[in-house]
Amino acid sequence: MIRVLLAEDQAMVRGALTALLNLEPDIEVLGSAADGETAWRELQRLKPDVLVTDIEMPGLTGLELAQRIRRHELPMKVIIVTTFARPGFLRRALDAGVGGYLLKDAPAEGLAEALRTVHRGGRAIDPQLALEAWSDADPLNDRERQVLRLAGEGHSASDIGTQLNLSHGTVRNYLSEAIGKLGAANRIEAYRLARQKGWL
Amino acid sequence: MIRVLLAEDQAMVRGALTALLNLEPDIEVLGSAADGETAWRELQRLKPDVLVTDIEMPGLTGLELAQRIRRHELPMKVIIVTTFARPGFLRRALDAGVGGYLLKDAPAEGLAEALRTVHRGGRAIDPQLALEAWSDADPLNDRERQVLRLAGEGHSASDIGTQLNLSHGTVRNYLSEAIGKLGAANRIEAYRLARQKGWL
DNA sequence: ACCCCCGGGTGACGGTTGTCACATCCGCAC
DNA sequence: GTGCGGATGTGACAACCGTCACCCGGGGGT
Repeated sequence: MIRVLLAEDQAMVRGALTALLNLEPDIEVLGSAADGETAWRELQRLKPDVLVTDIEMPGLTGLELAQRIRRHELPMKVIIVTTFARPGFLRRALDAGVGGYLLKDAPAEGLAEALRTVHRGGRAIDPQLALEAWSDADPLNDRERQVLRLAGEGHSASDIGTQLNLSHGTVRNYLSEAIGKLGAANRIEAYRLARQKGWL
Repeated sequence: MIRVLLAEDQAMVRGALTALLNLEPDIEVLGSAADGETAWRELQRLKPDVLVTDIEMPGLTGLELAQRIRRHELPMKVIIVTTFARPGFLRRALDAGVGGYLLKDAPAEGLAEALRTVHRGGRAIDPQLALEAWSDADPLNDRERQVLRLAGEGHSASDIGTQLNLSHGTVRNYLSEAIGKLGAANRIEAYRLARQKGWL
């Protein structure tokens, strides 16, 4: 019997996944949590074999949860189930030692199978995503990332300069760099590109 | 027996919701679709009592689907189930005559109940959202919406002009209007504001 | 016929953005 | 100390953006 804890912030999806997994004779859903902190507490209380978690949750993200489990050397496996096909996310997840990384776009039948694989000590990584993850690395440095993030929120160059204690000229240089590296036509496009790669 | 068709683009969520609903003795999931066009075809083929649909789907959105059902005077009810607590979306949904509007944040148990209510001819609208919906109206007209959407994707004024057969000056006029109406400082902020209200 | 509103366009203004070449400062290797 | 590289700044230029006042043509009222 595989004992599972579920962490997912959308209540309806949480309930539906519970129903789905409970259909499997060899899987038991011990409980579920709506945010990272709750998941962390339940984890220690229930000691499940596997944690199935979303990434985007209030408080503590699924990635941070995975890192924390590794740091404390807890014995359970982790499977990430998320909407976001961002190479950067998968990369961070693998660094945190997760056993599985599935997309919500993947067929539901695969989830139970992935659970069994990971429980046996195997890995279940979405295949096409696995390719991309190691193909192109984040070309942005810290300054470029900061500046681009603020620009994407609608701030002007002088605005950003004030916030980061830089001159507006320097901000524009960083933006120009970032736009160039990403092959974008302007800051808006650059922001979108970086975001969808999980680099922001 | 309530006969249901499910439209939802994320396969895993689709499968999980199917499992959830099939647990109910008085509900039968006839089938499901991953995008709006498929849903529209399945709708005519299967003639379900109720359509349960997401909003954000490739091709045809759930809102457009609801409008089309109303226009063709098909006899089925519609329930929207979405992540987005945007007043503008609920508004458009109600205008399209939907029977229910639930958030994925709401508890899963409520879905079956909402289905029964709507099937009986009642309405199931998320309560706190219902309040906000009538508070502030969308100030944008069609042109402003189109132009703002494209601008938010990183296109320049001349770019947008070409796509919409407008002069670049006119595009800038519309953008200026939209920025003013939304109280934003530039197109980027305007885009973000409109988006989070569900007006885009 | 008249007027007025509406969608669209024009032209001009000052500010912002994207690009580039070059300057400055600091730390670190040798 | 010399030299190099990274981080930050400057100044200039062309293009683009945001704003405004105004123009044009075609419906609809009346």
